[in-house]
Amino acid sequence: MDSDIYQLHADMCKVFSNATRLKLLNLLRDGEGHSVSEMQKSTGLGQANLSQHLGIMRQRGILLHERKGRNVLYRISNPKITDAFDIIRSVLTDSINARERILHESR
Amino acid sequence: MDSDIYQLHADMCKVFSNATRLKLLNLLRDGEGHSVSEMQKSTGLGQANLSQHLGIMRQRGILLHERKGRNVLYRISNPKITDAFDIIRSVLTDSINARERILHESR
DNA sequence: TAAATATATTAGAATATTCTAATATGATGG
DNA sequence: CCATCATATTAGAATATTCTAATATATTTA
Repeated sequence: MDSDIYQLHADMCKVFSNATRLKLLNLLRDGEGHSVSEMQKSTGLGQANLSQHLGIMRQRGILLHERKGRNVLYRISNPKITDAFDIIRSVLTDSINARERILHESR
Repeated sequence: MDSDIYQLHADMCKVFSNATRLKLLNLLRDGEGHSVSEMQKSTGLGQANLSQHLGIMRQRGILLHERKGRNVLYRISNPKITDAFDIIRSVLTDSINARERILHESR
């Protein structure tokens, strides 16, 4: 019943566990609305694939969308998402640096 | 060559995208070393399955391990991992609360 | 050194994810 | 109101993940 929170948490992390979606989040990190066609141009992704990734993030509540004329604009729903992105990225660079240090430790 | 930073980032998030691993991280969040058998008792996981999950997190540099007598102790490698855990959890509660608010907004 | 204990590895079936191609829906300008 | 542009959905093959059962390895105690 209540242990489901871990499954929800895992489901949210699943959204972040794909390189294409992370690139999209990075594109959207300014918090502004960006149209699908704009993102298609700047990423070079196939139209269907892009739309699927956006749909996944929308379903999970990571992105909000709003129709504006003939376009649909997407934006990040909560700035904490960008915070999480940055912390995980910094864990990654920490661990890359630690590995570097160990490699060069053969003095 | 330089394996895309976004792919590495995604691979790290993949570790967090499983409810069992998140429960284990929560167990380990005190930063202390915990033995496999202790975790097995407190989680009720099968031995092989637990060992596999620990192995995945160790390989990705999320956990460190150290043999201590007949046991192997695991601990979280970087406190930022716990920070990321907490931020994502709080995005989740934000979004649950937002949903609640919308449901009760029928005035 | 043999037996017991603690942890790791392997194999494989069940399930889930990702991408592409084809098609559908929905809005707008002419 | 129809032709076009923007986005969404579907189907399905290729690939990846997860769990269980069986087995292997490593450490300690008797």
